[in-house]
Amino acid sequence: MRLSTQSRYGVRAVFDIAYHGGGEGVQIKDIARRQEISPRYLEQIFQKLRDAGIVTSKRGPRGGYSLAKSPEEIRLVDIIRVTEGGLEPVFCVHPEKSGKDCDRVAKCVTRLIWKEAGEKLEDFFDSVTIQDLCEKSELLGVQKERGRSLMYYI
Amino acid sequence: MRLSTQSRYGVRAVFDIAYHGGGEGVQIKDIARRQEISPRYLEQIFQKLRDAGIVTSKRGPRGGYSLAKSPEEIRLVDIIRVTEGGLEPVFCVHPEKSGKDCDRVAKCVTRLIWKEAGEKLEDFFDSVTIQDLCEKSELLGVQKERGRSLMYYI
DNA sequence: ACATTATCTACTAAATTAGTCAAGAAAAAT
DNA sequence: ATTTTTCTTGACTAATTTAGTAGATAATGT
Repeated sequence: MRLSTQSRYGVRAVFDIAYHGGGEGVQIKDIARRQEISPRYLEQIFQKLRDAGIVTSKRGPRGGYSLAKSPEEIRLVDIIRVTEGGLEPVFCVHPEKSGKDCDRVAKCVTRLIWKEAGEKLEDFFDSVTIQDLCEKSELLGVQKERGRSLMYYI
Repeated sequence: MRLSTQSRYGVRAVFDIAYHGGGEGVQIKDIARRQEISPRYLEQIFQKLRDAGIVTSKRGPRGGYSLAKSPEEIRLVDIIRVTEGGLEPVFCVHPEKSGKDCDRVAKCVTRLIWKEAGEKLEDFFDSVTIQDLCEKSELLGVQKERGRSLMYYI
């Protein structure tokens, strides 16, 4: 029962923008450096986040990614649903979505259990926002690194 | 975030013994037939279940597997912990267990979230027993197939 | 003795995951 | 206009994990 790196990286990346960005666009290379994630790999993840309307992008010099909504409005479930492709622990929970369905459904007593488990998880990830992470991070004393790229122009 | 087949099969196998066994030992081939699982693969899973003290085994003719405890005492979490090797969604949640630890721990705000998620899941699977599955199955009208192998001796 | 059933160890094929690479297109700065 | 920066797209690959097979062995009941 483990979470893919895309989900873990995705959450951290969105958090990073919220925490270090200060409203400005944040570049992949900076997120990659701070979060210690391969920039090439992050690109792929941001593609999904962008398509899902979680972040917006801007090209060119001083471009980068920004949050499409405020940190209080972004819930972990939104991110994970995209990067993980759903939270249900077994495909048979939603046969209509996965395409294939199991012919044991009628007599399958475990299917409902898996479904419920997925919902518990979903509820939990729905209860946590990016803002919550930012607050926790401040409590941890993680320093904000705002406007780093501006330094060069002073 | 998906459950391995070992966990799904494991739960169904233990349930099968409880539901169709009626106290008697149940053989892998019968479980495999009823649950539509490869018997060879089931062997491996039963190895783990046996080592964990969830089932007991008996070799030779009329041998098979039996529950080590009553169905009310076997919780899904017991089975899944064994077949899945823990319920935490990321290795870094328990660095002491997985061996490797992450050097970002001090400033990692997501780690605690993953930990909590794993606990939610654990709590849920702790609240469901094999007995619960048996009751659900009766409600579904699944026929019990007790003492099938005895038929040949009548 | 013999058939039956679990036990143990090793092996393998397929799928998934995690990540790399290269070429291109848009936008801003100069 | 040109250059630079940065995102965009799609293909590719290596490593790992998963799911399953296979063969030989040990115990047990008849």
